[in-house]
Amino acid sequence: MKRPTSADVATLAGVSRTTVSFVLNGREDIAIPTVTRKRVLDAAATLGYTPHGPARQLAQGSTHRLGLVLRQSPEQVGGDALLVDTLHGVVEAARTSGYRVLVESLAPGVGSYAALLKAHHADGLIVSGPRHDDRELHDLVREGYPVVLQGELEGFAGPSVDVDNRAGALVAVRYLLSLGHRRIACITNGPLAYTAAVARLAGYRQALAEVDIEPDPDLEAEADFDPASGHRAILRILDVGDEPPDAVFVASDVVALGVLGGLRERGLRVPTDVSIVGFDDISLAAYVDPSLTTIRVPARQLGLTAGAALIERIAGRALDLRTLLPTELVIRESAQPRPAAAMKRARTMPSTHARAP
Amino acid sequence: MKRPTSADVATLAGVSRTTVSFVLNGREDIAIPTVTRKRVLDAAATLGYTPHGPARQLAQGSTHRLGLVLRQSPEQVGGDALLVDTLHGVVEAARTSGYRVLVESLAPGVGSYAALLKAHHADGLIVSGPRHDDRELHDLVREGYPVVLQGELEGFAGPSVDVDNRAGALVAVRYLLSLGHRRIACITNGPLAYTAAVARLAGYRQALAEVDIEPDPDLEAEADFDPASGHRAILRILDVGDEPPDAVFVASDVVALGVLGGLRERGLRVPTDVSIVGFDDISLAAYVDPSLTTIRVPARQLGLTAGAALIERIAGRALDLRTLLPTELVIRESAQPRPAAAMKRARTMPSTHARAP
DNA sequence: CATGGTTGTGGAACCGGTTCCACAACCAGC
DNA sequence: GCTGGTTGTGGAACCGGTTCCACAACCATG
Repeated sequence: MKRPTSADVATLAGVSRTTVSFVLNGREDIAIPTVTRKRVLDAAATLGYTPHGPARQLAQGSTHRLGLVLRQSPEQVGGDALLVDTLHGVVEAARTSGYRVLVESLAPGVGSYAALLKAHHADGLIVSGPRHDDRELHDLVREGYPVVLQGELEGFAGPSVDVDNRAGALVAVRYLLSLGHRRIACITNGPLAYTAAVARLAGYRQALAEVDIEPDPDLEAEADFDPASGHRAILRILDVGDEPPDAVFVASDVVALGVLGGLRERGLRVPTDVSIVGFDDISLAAYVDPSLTTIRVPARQLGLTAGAALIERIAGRALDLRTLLPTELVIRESAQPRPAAAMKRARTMPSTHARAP
Repeated sequence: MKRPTSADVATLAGVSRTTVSFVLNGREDIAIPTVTRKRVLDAAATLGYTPHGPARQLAQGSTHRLGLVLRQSPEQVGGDALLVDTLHGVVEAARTSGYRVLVESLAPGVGSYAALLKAHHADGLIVSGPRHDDRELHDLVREGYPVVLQGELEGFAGPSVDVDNRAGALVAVRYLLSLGHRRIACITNGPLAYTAAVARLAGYRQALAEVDIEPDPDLEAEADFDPASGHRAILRILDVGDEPPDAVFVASDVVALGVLGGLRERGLRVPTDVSIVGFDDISLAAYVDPSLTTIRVPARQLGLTAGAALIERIAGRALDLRTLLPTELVIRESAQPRPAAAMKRARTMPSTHARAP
């Protein structure tokens, strides 16, 4: 038994394919008497008819598909605990508008995704996490294809959706300052080739500038998305200075776990000796010891927003070029007020470990 | 300027569309002189021609697309740190065979994915993480659609790919036994409606049975994928018995973090007082304190295997019905030999925190 | 009762590929 | 020089939808 086609439905209902098409697409602009409509719907139901996707896409010239291009490097992606949430956001935004999502994952620099658009595999693209040297992206935008950037890129001329990394970092470091810390180190989430890393570092520096603290290069280090890199980074900072920092702003929770380990090895207690604020609020941040004070990134919302923005662009509507979603400071245990200097090295009672939900 | 079609290429090359099709598809079975072939290729390059996907799919009757259906509940998915790796594995397997991946995420019980196949949106489906009550799946298999199950399901008649959960749990608990532990508790990764949870619990019981230990219901508890549920589960176990267990096998690293927190609150040190073995080897397992001894799950490999299996099935080739990928015990700090009973409550020196890479 | 304006429907073209089949041109063999 | 078998190529049908446009049937109006 072959798949029924619209012709089969037409025959069974005693109408033409044209009418079948009108009825099944529920076209409001065309008057169809209720009885005809019912005949068609009944016939379709009887046959178990489902329209053939590619045929429809060919005829309409649109695929109702969003392409999601993951441009993070494999290591970055492995550690990116939020990617799943963002993906779900995109899928959900797509579904509510009758779209589906095609996922393409390409390490930076390798592979091309322009073909997705040119070959009509997708109507538009969300490009996630590119580095600043992504040519293809600019070309696509210039040619007028619907592309939404998830992340930030200098000189990118199309719409982009991202978390407000700079503001988040600003809030994080201001919080550390408000606790009385002054020697505050910064460990980035990744190499400065990534704009998010640059933005978070900028927020850190701005917060220091606000209280007239000169940035100290010895207190800044680059990590590379994983805990091991955070571990290396904090040891470098500890080895260079003769005194450890009061606090560390680590621009990624995952990296922060490595930092915690490094501090522990050196006998420095968190938060007693050193306070830490992370970034991302990964799901485990509340459950490590000490639980991480961090900046929450609305990952699912990011996907929803990017998906909705792309659908708008596909529909040809104008939209904000740059959307920055707000972050939120989540206060847990890893950052505490700076003890009086005399107290600093003294042993303190272990704090009770009340947990956030 | 419109998109060039195969007709444009044909005109420019001075041949017919038939020839263009033959050349561009590199058909070996048809003899085409080198000069003609070159003319066509040059023309295509000049015009920047890209075949129209939906048109080709319509003509060929196949989409060269794999559908990946994520059937985990949203909470489960958020905590599933391995899903990103699996997704990448699927995408990679697909790409190397000229396929693309369509992602559909549906909470269990809601939404239908049969339409993906019936409407020719994808040539086959990988269904990930369904519970045992998924009807649609059985229907699709019975109708002969190419479907590969990623996970396990009782009575499922099609091919499935999964990690050998039972064997992994067996190894984990045998390891705890080998360290001298006898009162070993088990906290599942999720509700027993999930087959993976059942299999891991079964492995635990089997290991105990091997050394003639009667399973104690008071030492078994169900968690629900997140650390909070692990926290609740361990407190329940501690509250019921008058003596804490020697060791806990926690069938999920994420849940294990909650368990660590719960033990800490009750003043029990890990691994000094209680040993723990987790499951999954999430990327952070090596970086928490204490670092987690756990069972590594080859997540990327899982995706690769499932993708390759589905492509085989689409090609109509027979394949193993049930593929179980091996796991691996990763020894870190959280499980240590059982101290002599007299020593058990004595204070011990903090161990140095050497880390796995 | 002719007229003009709806209203509902169908025929046929079209989207852009692939593929069946026919056929012309060429070659070797007798 | 005719036959028969390649070899290379093109015309046309086909995949399964959507949509333009024409038209018949019906209605109300003058």
